[in-house]
Amino acid sequence: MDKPAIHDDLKRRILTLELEPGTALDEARLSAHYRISRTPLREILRALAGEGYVEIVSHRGASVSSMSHRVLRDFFQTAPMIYAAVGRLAAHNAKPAQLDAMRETQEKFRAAIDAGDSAAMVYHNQRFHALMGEMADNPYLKPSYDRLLIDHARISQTFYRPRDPEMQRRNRAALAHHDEMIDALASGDSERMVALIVEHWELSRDLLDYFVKPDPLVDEIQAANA
Amino acid sequence: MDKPAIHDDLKRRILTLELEPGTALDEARLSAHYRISRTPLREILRALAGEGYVEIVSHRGASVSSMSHRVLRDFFQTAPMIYAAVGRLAAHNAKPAQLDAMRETQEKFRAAIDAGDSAAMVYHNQRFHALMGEMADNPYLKPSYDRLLIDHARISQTFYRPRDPEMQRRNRAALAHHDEMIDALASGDSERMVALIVEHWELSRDLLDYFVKPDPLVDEIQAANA
DNA sequence: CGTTTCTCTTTTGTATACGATATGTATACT
DNA sequence: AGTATACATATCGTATACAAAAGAGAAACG
Repeated sequence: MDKPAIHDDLKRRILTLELEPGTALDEARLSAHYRISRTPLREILRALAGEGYVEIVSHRGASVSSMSHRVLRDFFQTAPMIYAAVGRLAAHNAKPAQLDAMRETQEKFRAAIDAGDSAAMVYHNQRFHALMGEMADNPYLKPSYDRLLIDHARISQTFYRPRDPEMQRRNRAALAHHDEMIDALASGDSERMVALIVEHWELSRDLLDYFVKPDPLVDEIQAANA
Repeated sequence: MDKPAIHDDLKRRILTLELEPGTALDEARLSAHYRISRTPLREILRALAGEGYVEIVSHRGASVSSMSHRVLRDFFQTAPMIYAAVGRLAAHNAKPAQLDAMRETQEKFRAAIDAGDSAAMVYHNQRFHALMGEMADNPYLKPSYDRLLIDHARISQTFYRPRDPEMQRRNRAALAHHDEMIDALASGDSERMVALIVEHWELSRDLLDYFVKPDPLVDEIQAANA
């Protein structure tokens, strides 16, 4: 396993919660596991810290970045705005090749929902939104957007209940939104794109109601982007 | 000079354009200069890459992150929105100690303008907005905001003309805006804060007109945040 | 019995040596 | 003369050894 592969593997393990938030990442143990020396492994951990996957404290090593209650609040405060901005730019800049990749991903997402495979659902949903970030192609939005995607994946899994019929209804709705988003992106309709994203986030509204104190800011931002 | 000091020194040299965009950063040369070995220096460069100060290409080393024409366009497209969102949150969350620090910085900024010291102006303006980012205290907005601040400093210096009376007028206006922002932050008036930031960015509008193709998106976002 | 301090162990941080890869240059060939 | 290829050199990447710091546990003290 080479360096980029190890980098990706750690990302995957963090996104899938195989490595839970807060988990200590011992350099010696990891370097032994991946059969490389500590030097390149440390550089991988530094890179992951820069991307927001892990947190490093001087002389106290790395750990998987945490997900406190505060994080959850900030997440729902920020995500709709950034996603809307990214969606707007993506509608302006989407290239045919990127749209094709997105359609492929969407089909895999659809298959995952049909099969009830929650791990695959999270993965392909993640990929769908990551592709949208690439379409937006804005180096200033990307770092925040990518960080939101990390916790998007982790939060989804945390609150996912496979048996709940309400959950399945929401998955279907998300799937339909994705289809419409592809249309909007293909036709360059940025206003429709923003509206769809706001609607998309309404799906998470009850999560927000459960876990986050009501905050007028969220309404303001969503209204502002509508 | 210890590791964090070297880290800060490199940031300073990049922000002040002492190290110009695109400059190659030779590991051996830098480690010799700072009297440390290549291992910790490489980790510093990796960290700087994560923060957006440098770009690293595999087997081709690190270089100061570039500032292409595209970057400039994206910058003016994105900055008003992110700054407004940060300002809004800062008005909600500003703590007295942070406001005190901001007032101190503002006085240094004022002194720099009075003295016509452009390096100090850029530095204290940078610090003012960095403090605003800390007030906002949102881990998802911070990475994008910090990247914007990097290029904010570099672009300011690139287009600064000390002799131009128009430039001096704009500095005075920026100073006045900062004063008003401190008021708005202290009283928790987030709407006024957003309005001030939009106004603040109008100052850069002629730069935008010179160097960036007109794009309705900017108006939309500014209107949306107003 | 609780607290403190010293020592030992574990883990992170740094230096140096070596190996791998990319680039520039010279030479041979078409 | 132009291009291609092989070699030389410089630079990046990795491994290992050692130093420094933090944490755990035992012993001494109040």
